[in-house]
Amino acid sequence: MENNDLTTEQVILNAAEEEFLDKGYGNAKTVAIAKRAGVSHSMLHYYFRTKEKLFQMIFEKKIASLIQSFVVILDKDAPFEQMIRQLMEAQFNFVAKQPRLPIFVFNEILQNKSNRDLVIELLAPHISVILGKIETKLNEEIEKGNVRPISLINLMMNILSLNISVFIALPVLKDVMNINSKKEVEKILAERRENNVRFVFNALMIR
Amino acid sequence: MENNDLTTEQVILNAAEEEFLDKGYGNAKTVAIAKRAGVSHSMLHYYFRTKEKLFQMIFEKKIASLIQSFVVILDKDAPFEQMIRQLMEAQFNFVAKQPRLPIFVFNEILQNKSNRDLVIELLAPHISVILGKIETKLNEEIEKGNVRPISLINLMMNILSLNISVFIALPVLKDVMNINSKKEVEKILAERRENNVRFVFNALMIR
DNA sequence: TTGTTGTTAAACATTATTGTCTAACAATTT
DNA sequence: AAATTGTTAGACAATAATGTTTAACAACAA
Repeated sequence: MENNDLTTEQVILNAAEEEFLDKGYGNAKTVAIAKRAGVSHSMLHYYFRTKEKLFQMIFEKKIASLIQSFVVILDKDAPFEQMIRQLMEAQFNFVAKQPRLPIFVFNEILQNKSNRDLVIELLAPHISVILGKIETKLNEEIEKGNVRPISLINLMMNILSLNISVFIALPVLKDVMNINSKKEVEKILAERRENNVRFVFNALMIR
Repeated sequence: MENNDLTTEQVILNAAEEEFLDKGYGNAKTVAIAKRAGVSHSMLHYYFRTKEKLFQMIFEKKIASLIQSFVVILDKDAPFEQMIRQLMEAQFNFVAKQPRLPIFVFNEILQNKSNRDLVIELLAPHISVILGKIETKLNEEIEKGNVRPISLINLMMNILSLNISVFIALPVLKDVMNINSKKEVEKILAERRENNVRFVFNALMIR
């Protein structure tokens, strides 16, 4: 069906990813995953034993990629304003590539403590590295009087929430405004990305 | 069980609300709802026929209350800055009372087109009323040069997303920072609410 | 009191969903 | 070529979840 040299295992993983991201753990059905993958549903059990184990693989992979998207920014050593812009745009673009990821992750995290624990466990080794460098620069700029006082946590949450919101609103916007072409969507997203960056700069910068 | 003069129907509705908000449509199980309500599970079918119908009632009620929380603000006729502050604080407080509502609504909206249609249908008669007054004032202030140019849509999305984000992050924060007392949570929320208002004002106001 | 209506629980039926087992057979090794 | 290992589909089993029917009985009306 969608078999292009991929192993059956990989085909199932891909199908499962789609299904879980679309529907969430509880609403996703293993038969639907198998059908989507174009294999008999026993294959799913053969390779992954249980729905639970299959889910864990997908979830872990997604969380890892989410974390990675933050780490990448760190490699650069730009001035504060550029750093924030890069951070914001990279994060926005990352979510744009996986628009269903935020709701999926929120959901599974809120519903299931062990998922929460997994996220915390995976995040722990990176969190101080990710935040450390930004924090230093932020506090420098605040001391210099260039930036209004704000805690790192609040700033990051502001950025993250601004960046995610369009992707939650988009399906509704599409329905309401009768949007179907990819061009129109891209235009909306580009506008929103720029709005976010400007909004954050205006809020942060003293001048 | 939790029967305090409430009718069985109401008891079931309350239990269903809890269950659906906790788990979402697919993960919520009718037997769990019945158990939570302290009634036999056939009662659920007696009063509501199907899980689907029961869900629709809850969902409709929640959407209605969500819409109402926006409408209320409109009654007041304050100057722009006050209006925005009132809008933001009222909205934040509303979500604080129902912290699971945003994710629940997003989820069901994204997953199910007919839920999306219902929201649009319920929202339609109010949307122009809600936005109209704010838009007038916003554009006035922009023309006067008090406020940086921004579209109403973007402003509303910014406010909404900032206000909602803590409630998504809270369960994780609780786990990470070992927060259990209500006092601590309230402190975090109050700080966040103030951060949001200040952040928006800083971004908006020219001075 | 008798009948009518509304409420309830329990047993049952149906369907959906997950998970297991077997047999076929292809690929690889000996 | 025989044996071993890995892959697959299909039938089947077990369980979970939803939905239906029946019978009991309480409240109320005739």
